[in-house]
Amino acid sequence: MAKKPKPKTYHHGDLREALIVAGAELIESNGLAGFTLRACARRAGVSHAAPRNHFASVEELILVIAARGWEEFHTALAMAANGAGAAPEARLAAMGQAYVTFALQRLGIYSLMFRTGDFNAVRLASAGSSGLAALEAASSAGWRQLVEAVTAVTGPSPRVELAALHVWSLVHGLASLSIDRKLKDDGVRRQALDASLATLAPTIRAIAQGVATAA
Amino acid sequence: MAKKPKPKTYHHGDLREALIVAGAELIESNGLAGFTLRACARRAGVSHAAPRNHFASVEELILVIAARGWEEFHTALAMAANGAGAAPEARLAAMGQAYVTFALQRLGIYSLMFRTGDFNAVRLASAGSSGLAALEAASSAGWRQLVEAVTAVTGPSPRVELAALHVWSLVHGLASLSIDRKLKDDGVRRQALDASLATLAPTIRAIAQGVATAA
DNA sequence: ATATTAATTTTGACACTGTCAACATTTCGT
DNA sequence: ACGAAATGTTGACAGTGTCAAAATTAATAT
Repeated sequence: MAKKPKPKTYHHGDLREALIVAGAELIESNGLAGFTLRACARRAGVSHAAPRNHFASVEELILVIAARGWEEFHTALAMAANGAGAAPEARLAAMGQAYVTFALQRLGIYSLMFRTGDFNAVRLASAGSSGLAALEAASSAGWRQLVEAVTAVTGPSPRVELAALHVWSLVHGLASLSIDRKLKDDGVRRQALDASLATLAPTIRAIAQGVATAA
Repeated sequence: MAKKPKPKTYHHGDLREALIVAGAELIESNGLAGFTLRACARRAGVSHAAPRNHFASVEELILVIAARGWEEFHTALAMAANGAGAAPEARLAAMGQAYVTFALQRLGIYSLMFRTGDFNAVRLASAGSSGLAALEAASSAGWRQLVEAVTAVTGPSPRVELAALHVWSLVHGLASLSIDRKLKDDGVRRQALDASLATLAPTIRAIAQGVATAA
């Protein structure tokens, strides 16, 4: 009577995974405000203190969910790049589009991925947790992915990370402004993203070469 | 024995203002995680249900604090621009620097200013509130300020708002990444900001003119 | 000046949260 | 088969936002 194809031979079932899924669903449908440890337990059909055997605190669970989000994010960007052919500039632009698309479609999890610092609503006092390390690893994979795509455009340079940060700031800023309702108009957002991405290649080349673009 | 120069002839004192100040201080010192309606009441030396007479809910109080943050932000940017002389490009760059500086120095309030959407940790279910309108007004003043500064660089154009969005995305993205610990190194952040701001003028002119910069 | 009304604050309660200790149950190793 | 380890439940605690009722103070009207 194994419930799932992956019965980890546990007590009642694979509760750890169920809690992660339940938490992700809660965040997806109601945002971080709708996320609650007890709600996760309820959704998994288990008592309110059961999660404690799998996660030392609610923050640990949140960190795991955020790490999962980073993995999905990573593959979404990779797929977009691969679907854009071989031209480095086209690949980078496609990643930029996919970036904002993911952020807006997966509002809750995207926000979570970036709001795990200790100055956020979710306090991560237990900084030495293993979940935090996993999150760092997952997000740094995304960073390497971006640096690689930028390098393909600019060519190798010791300043390529500055160029990558430029790109990341741009798309993350636009996505954040959209999510936080400072930029409400979808059409404007699309135009702004297209315009910014169109100017991207020369700009990051200039940054990588350490000189400002001539007017 | 009037406590303050502005005794609004209330029951015990000017509690509304005291709550706003207390809340801002709490956020400043401990972040959003340290903010609590009851903690505000304690800090103001009043019982836990007293705030209810001045704010319909905790969200209303948060909205007012966020609006105050926007006002401070607005003046900080204006001061930076005025201190940078008359050259439009220098003024815009100074605003960009001041932007990130404010965000990092006033972590809690800056985060709050951008995390008032309904998909955030602070749920604003009562969307029709007057506090929300005040917040929108305060933040839109900042937006007009930015559009003005960008227009001074690009000249008038129907696409100037796209250029302004580019600038906003850039600095907001960099600030957000720093706050959320995705960008930890101060030196790198400074370099990245300088590099991005150095390339800004030609880029926004290109956006305003509707053509990509030639490589 | 006094009585009436309105504004403000307190008290106590409710449901909810995360966390913990004690207990109960199931699974696993030997 | 049996003891030990893992897992789940129950009940409690302090904390939160919100509300209703009572208490206190300020403003107003007469």
